Amino acid sequence: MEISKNFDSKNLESKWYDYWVKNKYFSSIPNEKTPYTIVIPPPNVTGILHMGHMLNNTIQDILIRKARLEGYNACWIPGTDHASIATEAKVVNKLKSQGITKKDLTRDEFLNHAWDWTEEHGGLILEQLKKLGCSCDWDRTKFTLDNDMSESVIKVFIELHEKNLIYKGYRMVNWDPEAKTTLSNEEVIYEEVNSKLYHIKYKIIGSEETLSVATTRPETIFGDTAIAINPSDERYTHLKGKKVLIPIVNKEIPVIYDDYVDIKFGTGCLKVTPAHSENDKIIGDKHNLEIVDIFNEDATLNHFGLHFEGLDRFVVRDKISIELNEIGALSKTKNHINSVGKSERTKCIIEPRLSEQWFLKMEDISKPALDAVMKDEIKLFPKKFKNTYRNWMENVRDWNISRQLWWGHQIPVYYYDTNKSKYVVAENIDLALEKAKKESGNYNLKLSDLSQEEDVLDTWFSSWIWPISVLDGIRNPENDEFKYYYPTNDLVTGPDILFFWVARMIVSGLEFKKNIPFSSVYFTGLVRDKQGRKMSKQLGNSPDAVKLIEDFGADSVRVGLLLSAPAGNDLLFDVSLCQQGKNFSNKVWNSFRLISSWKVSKEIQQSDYSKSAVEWFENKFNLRLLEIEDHFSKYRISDALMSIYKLVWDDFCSWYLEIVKPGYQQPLDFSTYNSSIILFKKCLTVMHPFMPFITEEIWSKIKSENDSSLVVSKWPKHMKGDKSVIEKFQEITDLVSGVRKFRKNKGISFKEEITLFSKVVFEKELVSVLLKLSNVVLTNDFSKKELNTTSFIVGSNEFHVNNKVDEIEDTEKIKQDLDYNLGFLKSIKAKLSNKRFVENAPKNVLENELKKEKDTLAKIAILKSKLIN
RNA sequence: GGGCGCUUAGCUCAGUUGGUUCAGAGCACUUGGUUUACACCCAAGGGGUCAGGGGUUCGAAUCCCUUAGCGCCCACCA
Repeated sequence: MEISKNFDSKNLESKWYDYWVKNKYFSSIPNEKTPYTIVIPPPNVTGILHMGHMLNNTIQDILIRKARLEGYNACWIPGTDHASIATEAKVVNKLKSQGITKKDLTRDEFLNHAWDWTEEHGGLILEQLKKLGCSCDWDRTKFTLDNDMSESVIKVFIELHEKNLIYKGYRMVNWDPEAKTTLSNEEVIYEEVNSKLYHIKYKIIGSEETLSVATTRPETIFGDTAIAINPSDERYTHLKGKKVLIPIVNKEIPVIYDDYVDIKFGTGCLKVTPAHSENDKIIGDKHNLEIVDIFNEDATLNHFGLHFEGLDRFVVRDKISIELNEIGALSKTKNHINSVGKSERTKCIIEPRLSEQWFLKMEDISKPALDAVMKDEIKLFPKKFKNTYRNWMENVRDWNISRQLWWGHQIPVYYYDTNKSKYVVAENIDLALEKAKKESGNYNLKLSDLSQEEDVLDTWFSSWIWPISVLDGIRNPENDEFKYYYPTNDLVTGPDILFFWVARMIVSGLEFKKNIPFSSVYFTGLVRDKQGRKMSKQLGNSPDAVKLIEDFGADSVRVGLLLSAPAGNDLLFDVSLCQQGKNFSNKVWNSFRLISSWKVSKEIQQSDYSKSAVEWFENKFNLRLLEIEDHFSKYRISDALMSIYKLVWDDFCSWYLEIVKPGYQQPLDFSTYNSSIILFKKCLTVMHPFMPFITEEIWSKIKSENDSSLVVSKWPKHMKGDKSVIEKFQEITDLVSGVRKFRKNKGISFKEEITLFSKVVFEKELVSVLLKLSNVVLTNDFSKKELNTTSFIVGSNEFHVNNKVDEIEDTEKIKQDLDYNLGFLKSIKAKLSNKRFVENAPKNVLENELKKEKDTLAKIAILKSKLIN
């Protein structure tokens, strides 16, 4: 058969993918087999594939494909996330470019735009995952805003509300003035920045004295409602009961005393602005201070800002420092480094702001989730994340679940009075009306009297029930699918969303289903560039994922990524990794070409050396298989790949095929051919999870009639692994390498025929085949040497070679070697004569020392005899 | 400030209860090779005081203490 010189990834990958889907190999329905389930961490619906996705989804695909081969009912449930803030920001931007602002639209109009955008750009990422080879059950694709998914979210909200776990609170939250919404603590990134510390003078009422306060935020003086001083600060004890005047504002505020104030910082005086700082709020509450909110929702100043009204906070900061200086209220400014919180999404500096939000009480419901991980009911890989998890869960804070956005699940709270103080929680407005009538006793209430809460739920409030809701376990707990697939098996995700998502899924699983959502979590590292920098658009250091697949082929990219991706460790990605993957694919392809080129004859007897090679490889394969499975059981996916890489490249290609391959245009005996195909197929099977396309292509060409597609084939069974076979073969490969080394050192060309003399017995044929030797002679005595022999040592054995090269023995080198071995012997003898060593060391260690002693003695004897000659 | 982790070859990393396998792998590098599957290849080779110092032990990359450097998470700085 005619085989192309290279694997044509462009055409064959799509061909096989279509074939797999058409035959429903990725589909799963409950059956008598054991399920193995993965839910995808849903990517943003309008996102595009990046390196992180590639790594993450390749790992999931490897796990699911392996499980499928192992005979599990493998089910990988895909889907996308509505990503409320990210998507809404994109839609707002798009509208802006069309000259439309969100304010001009009604909620419904805006949502129509958002849905249009989602339909236009959504789902692309799933198509890209197919290019990567991901074997998801696409019929199960879910979107977090699908009707059924939304209903589950609402149901969960209602349930939690009924359990009194949800409350509305007036709290300090992280406010994103650009997106005009709250952010959770996790969505705020702190950065060190250079700023200034302004020393502002406040006049003390009834005194000529002033009091100086250090602040980084002079624009917030409009919101000051007190000056706080540490009670033990002797500099200021005389100010007790005094009031001070805020410059510009000319408002009197009291001097108060509180331990919170750090005597050493700045002047020891703290301006208290309860509306705009969490700690100030705490102080304010303690001292019953007034709260003055000076900002609009876009962080411009409101009417409290007087003549600065309508200006942005940072503009005001500059202007007010000038004005303070002009009126003599600014005593000095100092450079100062502090950390500023920025919105993860909009990069806008967040503003602590008091506002009314919905919260979920976390403390009680988190406890079982903490236990589940601490008791290893859920295992985290790598396990260092267990500590991080515990640390967070033990100090868990209430979860702010409301967002001032439109794109998302609108909170199912319905107010039935005009000032929105009375409300009911219900699945829909009709049920809400019923409830409201009952609760209020007012049976004249109409639908138009009800108004739904404007806010939507945090995106994570839908994804925290993802493993349950994709199986419809919230709406329909008794459904067969849920009962069969839940709990799922492995979750593969990044450590950056350990708290956002992973922890909360564990909480929800245990809270709503009294059962863990998954049994293991594998954390991938971040994909960074070669210099260790994060991949980002600004740096332009992120390769185009889809283009990589086009250039190298999906198999090669998958292998490239996995070659260097230990769990939890960041992956320093370089395109050369894909090249390495491609080299490996090429190697595999060529081994296929070689085997395909063989002519088979039933007339020929199988040679002994072929028999030996088959026997050796069977045993070697079994050892490798154990190694591979051990790596998998510990989620060391890259190590598993490396074992496969060595199995195929070193064991199969470099040794096995080199031995059994027939001479040019010579036929091969049927038995060896048959074994080779069987062994190659086993290799293809273990390679398949990593390289699905090329293995399926080759498989299809060499499989027998009753073999299925490789995707749904069988993972190899364990054979008996005989270590002595491996060891015997090892001696031969050592000898072969030794002779090659000798040849190279002596400059004996590879083509030149040589004869090998040996005292030890070995498989002459096997060695001859590998070394292309003309003759191997066993002899007991090297002393009656043939003409022109040269000697060399492998391990502790001496060999001679008959050839036409003059022997120039390097006596100096032999002496050095001898010295080394004598020293080595001395150290072994010292160990063995040490009573405490002999008494304490385990038997195997002792035996090994004795063996080392024996081998070293033998080697010394050879070296000595060489010196004499 | 609180918690956690890391430092082993030029690079990326293995190294499980201290003792066969303990100083390893892949890549990179050097040298030789157009050997009829593959130069995307074959063969051979050179690289390391296991971050520094101290200790425990018959024996330490591994356990303990300490110093230095790096990183992550949480809290937070007027």
